[in-house]
Amino acid sequence: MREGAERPLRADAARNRSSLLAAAAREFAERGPDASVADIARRAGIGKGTVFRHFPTKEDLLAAVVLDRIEDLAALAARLANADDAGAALLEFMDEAAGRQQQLDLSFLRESGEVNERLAGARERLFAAIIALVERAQAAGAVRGDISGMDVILLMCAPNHVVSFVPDAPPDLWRRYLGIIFDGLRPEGARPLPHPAP
Amino acid sequence: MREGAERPLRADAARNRSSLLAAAAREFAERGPDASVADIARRAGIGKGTVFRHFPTKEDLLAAVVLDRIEDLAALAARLANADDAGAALLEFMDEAAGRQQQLDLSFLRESGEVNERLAGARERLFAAIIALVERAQAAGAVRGDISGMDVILLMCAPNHVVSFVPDAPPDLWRRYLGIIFDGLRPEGARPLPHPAP
DNA sequence: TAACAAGTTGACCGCCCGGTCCGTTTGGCT
DNA sequence: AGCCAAACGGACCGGGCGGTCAACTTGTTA
Repeated sequence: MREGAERPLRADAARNRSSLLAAAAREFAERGPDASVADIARRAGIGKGTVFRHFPTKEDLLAAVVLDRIEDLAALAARLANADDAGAALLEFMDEAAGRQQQLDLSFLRESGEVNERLAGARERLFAAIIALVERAQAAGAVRGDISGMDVILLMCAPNHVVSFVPDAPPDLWRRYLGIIFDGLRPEGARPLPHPAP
Repeated sequence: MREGAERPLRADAARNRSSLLAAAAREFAERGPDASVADIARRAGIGKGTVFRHFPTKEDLLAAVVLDRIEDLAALAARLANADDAGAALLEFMDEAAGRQQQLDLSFLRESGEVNERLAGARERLFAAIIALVERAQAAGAVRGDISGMDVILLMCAPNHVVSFVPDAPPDLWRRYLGIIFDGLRPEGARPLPHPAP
C-alpha cells in the first residue's frame, strides 16, 4: 500500500468522526482547551476509546479543530483579498474572525505549532493572507503605516478575550471593543508606537 | 476573646506567610491561576500543609495575591487622581497597571468575586478610582466621550494577554499594544461604537 | 450469508491535583 | 530551663484527568 493512498473510512467511523469533531469544537469553545476528553465523547455520543482511535492525543484533536478554524479564516481572507474598499475589508475580516471563534482564542498561534505539519502550513497561509489585507488597507490610507500584519493577528481576538470577563455579557459586546481597537489602527490621531512590531 | 482582636502571628509563622505570598505571586504570574500549590510551597521553602494552614483554600491564596495587586493599583490610581494632565495620567495608569501585573490578567475581575468580602470592597474602590481617572481625561478632551470606565478596566490588561502569545516576546512589547489601544480611546478619528458599554 | 478486518467500548492504569491529618518541631512565656 | 500551644511538614486520601487494552460489535466484501 502506498503512502498517500488512504483507504476510505467505514461508514459508521466517518459518522462518528464528524460528530466527534463537532462536539469537540463546541466543547473547546465553551470550556477552553482544558475541556475533558470524556465530556467531548459523551457530547458526541461515543465512547472515550473511540476518540483516541480517531486522534492519538487530545492535542491532536484540538489541532484538528483549530485547523478547521484556520482554513475557515484563510478562506474568508482570500474572499476579501480583492474587495473594493480595502479598509472595510480588513474591518470585516476582523469582525467575522472575532465572531466565528467565540472564545477559542489565539491558542492556534503557539499551541501545537510544531506538532502538526498541516496546521503549521495552514497557519502560514492564513498569516500571509492577513498581512496582504493589512498592506492593502494601509495603501488605501485606512490603516496607519506603523502597523504590521502580525499586530492585527495578535489584536484580532482581543475583543473576545476582553468580553469573556464580564459576567453576563450580551452576545455581541465584543463588537464594541473591536471598534475601539480598530479605531486605534486608524491613521487619524495616531501617536508613534513605543516598541517595534514582533 | 473579642471578635476583632487578632493575636499576633508567631515570628516563624509571619516569616513563612510573607515568603509564601511572594512565592505565590511569582508562581501565579508565571503559570497562571492553575499553578499547583505544591510548586508554590516548594518555591517558598515550606511544606504544603503550611500553605493550607495560612489559607484554607488555594482560591483564598489566590485571592490574597490578587488583593495585593488591587490595593496596589488603587493606590496608584489615587496618586494620579489630581495630576495636571488628566489624559497623561490615565495613560500612565494603564501603562503602570499593565507593567505591574505581567500575566496575572483580569482574573481579579470575576474570580473569587463573592468569595472574599475584602476583595470585593477593594475592587469597588479600584473601579471607582479608575472611573474617576477616565472621566477627568474625558473632561480634558484627551479621551473620547463614548467610553466608560468599565471599558478601560476591561482593556487595561489586553496588552499583556495579547503579547503572551508571541513566543519570545521582548519584555516590554506590551507597550506597543497599549499604545494602539490607547490611540483607539482618543477622540481623534473615533467612529461611533456598535454596542453600548456594559 | 459467512467470515474477517475495522471499529467500538468502558473498565482500567498511572499520574497529578487540592485538601486532610497527625506526629513532630519550635517559638514565646514564666 | 521547662512547658505548651502554635506552627510545621509530608504521608496520605479521593477524585479527575489523559491514555490503553482486550473483549465485543458491525460494516464490507466475496
